[in-house]
Amino acid sequence: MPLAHAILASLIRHARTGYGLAKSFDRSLGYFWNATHQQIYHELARLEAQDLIISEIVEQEGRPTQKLYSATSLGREVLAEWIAQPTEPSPLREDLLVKVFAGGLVPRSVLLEELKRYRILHLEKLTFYQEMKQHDFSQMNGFDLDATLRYLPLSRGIRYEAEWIAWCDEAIHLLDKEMS
Amino acid sequence: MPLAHAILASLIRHARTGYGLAKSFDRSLGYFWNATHQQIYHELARLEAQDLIISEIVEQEGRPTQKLYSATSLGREVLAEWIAQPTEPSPLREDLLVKVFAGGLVPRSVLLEELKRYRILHLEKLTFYQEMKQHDFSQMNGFDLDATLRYLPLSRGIRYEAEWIAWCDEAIHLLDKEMS
DNA sequence: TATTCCATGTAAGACGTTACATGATTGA
DNA sequence: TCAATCATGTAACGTCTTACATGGAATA
Repeated sequence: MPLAHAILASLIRHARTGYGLAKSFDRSLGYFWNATHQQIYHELARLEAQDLIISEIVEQEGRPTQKLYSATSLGREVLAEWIAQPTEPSPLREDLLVKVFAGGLVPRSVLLEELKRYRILHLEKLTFYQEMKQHDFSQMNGFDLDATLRYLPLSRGIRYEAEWIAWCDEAIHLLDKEMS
Repeated sequence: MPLAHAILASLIRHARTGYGLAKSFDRSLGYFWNATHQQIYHELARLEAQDLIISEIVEQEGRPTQKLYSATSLGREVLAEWIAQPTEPSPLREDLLVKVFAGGLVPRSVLLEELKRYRILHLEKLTFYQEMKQHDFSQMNGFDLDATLRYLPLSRGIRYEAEWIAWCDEAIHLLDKEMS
């Protein structure tokens, strides 16, 4: 249950509603682990059935009643055990790689357009991540463990997007050369 | 249907059996797009039902009979249309990021071990990809479109693994510092 | 007045993994 | 003789997405 673990990890830091999780888990993790609210409500129900989280009904004035979830000590234990257990890296499965691989079927301009579109998307994400880094970690002193643990996923995101852009540039360069 | 497209893309280059695809789709694409043989047989049956691929029974001496699949012209058309249609990048969902994020629950040594294990796994993949590059593309002249299209996914794999290793190094460095 | 935000869910189906099942040939 | 390779499939289950469904409050 990969999504469930991400939700649990988020609920350990602070209690949240299904709605809140659906918007974004947390600064840092939530930048990558998004899911539809349907899936999140489903996982929350399952986690609660396993006593890994508990919910508290919070009535609000002028707003819908909330169901505020937080991790139980059992939830912490189970997550700690999972962390200690080796897991496999997820494979690199990207539509764009398939498109490039089969790119002989379409005019090169079509391929180049899609590559440029991806480049823009990844540049936007990179810019956003860098702003978040600036905002949340500009005065990180390097000896705050908790800040380090929140920073590292963001750092991975920054590297990941930068690498994407570098590859797009290489691809665009090589395919443009072909056209001339 | 993401896996189905990867299979189709592979079958456009040469006819293959389900067994062959399960071992690896193709040099380049197959380095990333692996799937179980069950899923592949399932997708092949579906693709054939849609007339995107056709199968040919090949009887062999001393070996089981093969079902050799190849793409139809309809299959090529459908794939070409899909390539032209914009698709979204897949999100970065990695167990290790969740583990780091919730790493406060375990001793740092546990986290460091898992980080080092990932580092080794990604280094192994990087080495393998670099060997494949050396083997298949060492004398690429840069004006062969087909070679370029096969090279680019591999290049992405190399960058991806190198980026992973760099991040693992950063994480190990930061967490080791914390311990001292 | 219309849209967005807050807030929660059910149902159906697609996608993917794990377990189960078979059987001949080749190499260690 | 035992394991691996070639070769194909079914069944059950888990994960995830898409569509459907509701309803009040705030904002444009």
